[in-house]
Amino acid sequence: MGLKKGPWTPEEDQLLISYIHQHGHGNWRALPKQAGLLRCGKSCRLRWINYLRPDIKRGNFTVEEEETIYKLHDMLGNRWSAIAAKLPGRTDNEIKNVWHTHLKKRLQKTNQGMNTNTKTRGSKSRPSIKRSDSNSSTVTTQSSSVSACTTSNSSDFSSSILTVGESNNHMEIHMPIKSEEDIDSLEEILPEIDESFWSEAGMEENSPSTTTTTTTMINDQLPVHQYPFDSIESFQQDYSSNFDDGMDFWYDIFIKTGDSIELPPF
DNA sequence: AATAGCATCAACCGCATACAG
DNA sequence: ACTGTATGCGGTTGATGCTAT
Repeated sequence: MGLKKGPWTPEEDQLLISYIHQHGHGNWRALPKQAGLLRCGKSCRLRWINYLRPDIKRGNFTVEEEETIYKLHDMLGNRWSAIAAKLPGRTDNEIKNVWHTHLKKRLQKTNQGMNTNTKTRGSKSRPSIKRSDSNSSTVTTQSSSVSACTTSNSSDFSSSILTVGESNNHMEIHMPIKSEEDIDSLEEILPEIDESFWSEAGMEENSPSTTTTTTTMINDQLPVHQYPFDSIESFQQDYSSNFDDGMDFWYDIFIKTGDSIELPPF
């Protein structure tokens, strides 16, 4: 096609910058031709997003940024764009490179050290779900800091897919369950909880004095999960538009609590 | 000084998804 | 419902620089 590949020259950069400043980048495919560049639109887009954008932050990652990447990667896996969205000025490509060149290796070293010293953090346990009767199920955890659960048999949430509510400083999560298999998969969805769960990442100040996690199965249809969560209002404001995306939803819960979990989308 | 091996990072590639017609 | 196009994403590559020998 006669299109150029490989590293960009300063002249090409300048052409792209001045064109976008004048016309924006509505159509990447048409852009190179109009800007006088012998590049494909894809290449132009990548160059702009990863390098030429004015709000790009260059230079080494701070300790705080690296910590954020560790946490987010623990939760989200290799969803680089989702991680980048939480680090202003950083690109998915940059984060991906940093992960593979620095952070992953550092993490492996740390894990090796932990394996030889057993676990330094409190051991974690997934909550287990038990059916107590035909109309309700209860989630319990093995964590000493989490108390027993309650059950309830009434709700009018039967049509909701995913809703969030607030009750006595607890966050409620409602989602439908239709079968025994769903209960098994729910175990995978529920967070791992340990003693440090509610005290990390600046949650100390807001943590309630007693922690209770509750999952109630209503008419075998709809479990309601309750977690202590004091800032539910800001949570709702910030993320009400993302309720369709279960991963974002959970991610934001756990970034606030400082815990980590890998979850399938709802 | 030469060079082999490793590390880094910009850029590419293929696939998935969204959207318009 | 189907098809084509544009865009975004994550994995991979390759050029370059650095370090050890």
